[in-house]
Amino acid sequence: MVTRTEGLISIDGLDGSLAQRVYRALRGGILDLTFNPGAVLRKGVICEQLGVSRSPVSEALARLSAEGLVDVIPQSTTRVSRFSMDEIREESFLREAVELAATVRVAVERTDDQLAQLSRNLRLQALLIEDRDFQGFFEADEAFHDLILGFTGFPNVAAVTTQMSLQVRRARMLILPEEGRLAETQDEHVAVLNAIRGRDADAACHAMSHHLRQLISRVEPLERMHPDYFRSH
Amino acid sequence: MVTRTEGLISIDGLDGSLAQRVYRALRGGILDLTFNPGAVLRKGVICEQLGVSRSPVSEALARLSAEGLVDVIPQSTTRVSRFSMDEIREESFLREAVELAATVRVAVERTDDQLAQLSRNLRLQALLIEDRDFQGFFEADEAFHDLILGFTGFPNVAAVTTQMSLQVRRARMLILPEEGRLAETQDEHVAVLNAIRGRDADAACHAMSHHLRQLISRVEPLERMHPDYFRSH
DNA sequence: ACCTGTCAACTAACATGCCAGTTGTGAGAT
DNA sequence: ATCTCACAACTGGCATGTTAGTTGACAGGT
Repeated sequence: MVTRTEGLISIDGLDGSLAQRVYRALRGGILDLTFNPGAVLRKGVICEQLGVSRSPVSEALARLSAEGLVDVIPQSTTRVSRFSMDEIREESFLREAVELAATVRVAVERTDDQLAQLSRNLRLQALLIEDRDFQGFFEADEAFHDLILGFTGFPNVAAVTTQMSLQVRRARMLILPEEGRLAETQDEHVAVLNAIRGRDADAACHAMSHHLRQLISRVEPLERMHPDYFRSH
Repeated sequence: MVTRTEGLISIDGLDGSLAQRVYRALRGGILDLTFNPGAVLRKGVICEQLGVSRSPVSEALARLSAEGLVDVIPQSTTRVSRFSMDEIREESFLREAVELAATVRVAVERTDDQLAQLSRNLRLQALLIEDRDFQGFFEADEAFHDLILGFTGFPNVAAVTTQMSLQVRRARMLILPEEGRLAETQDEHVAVLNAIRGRDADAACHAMSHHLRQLISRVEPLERMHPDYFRSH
């Protein structure tokens, strides 16, 4: 069997140190599944492809390894990490904990301006659904959640939450093109928004909880559809 | 003014790659305040002191930088990061979100064995209080919280929670030797345990929430007592 | 006394050379 | 045909040489 080593190319139009740029490029490629779970990452190839030496690539891979996005086998190979359903469930638990706390807080102390931002985002989502723009909807969906997390007044909560549920985010990419689901998702978002509008913390909490659990129930069947993307146990 | 560069020595009796060991050594030194916030870390000195080359040290510092434990100024210096009260409040929010979710879950589905483990830990805490063993109590306290987080059935929740509230943990080291507080802390732990024993999720949630908010209220005054450990703004 | 521009010393970032552990392959024995 | 074992080719981990950017001190002008 021939192991496909390469995804597409990933170049740098970013700023920051070389190591930072390489890190972001690889992280992006892993998160949007340009590099499939299980794919082999070779330092030499990456260096050549990006036109940099092994130092920044090593640093980038070390960070990705610490985050669990790549598995490095010493003196042997480095692979994009495969999914683990246990890990995904764990991340979902963490994500739900934080998102519910944020939702409750925001429902209580929201401003009208914040409400308007959420409302605008939902109207954007409606447009994207009309156009069947899955990728666009994915990003608007993420933005909706990040808005709420940001409205807590804590500037890093959104980033930390993303960071702690990277596997879930990656898995979401796999279930992107599910037609009927878009409208349902939108409905759930609307329910959250309405509860926040009414300053009903309890309802907002329940609506968000229900919404997040829909996601994980969609992810569960993935293990059968893409067994090669999951760790064998 | 002479900048004190060095804390005490930190050596390696650990396992794993050199970079891993250096990382853990430095991380430990930062977390237990062997290296004061604001202290300058010089690669050359660390290399010499640990007897390794710059590669593993660079990788370790890069990871610490990504975690926010060190601030690296490109081409210039690397310092142990100073505290930011905003950051600490943010971490507290995240930590509370996760710990409350864990507490609720554990209160509902606890086993008798888990209850026994918590009870044993609290009796250990009582002993350590008698002996005025602050460091020991600190660790037992941490263990109590980690037990609850572990009882969720998710093996990494405890580690992730620690990772997302590193600044809070570091700040706790500063308020360690507060005599009267030990008994109060113990009482709060007992309240949590009793609620879990009674499978009263609501009471457990409130008890834990109250407990965690005591901590932050103790940390707040720190900014005046140790202004040099905090970022100026 | 104070500002200012130059420069030397230091730093982190990067490139590269070297080494040791792993792995697949194939020859030879059974 | 199958198993064993040794070897060769590769990998990532580490050491070290090189580069470029920052900083602080000092000289000289105001």
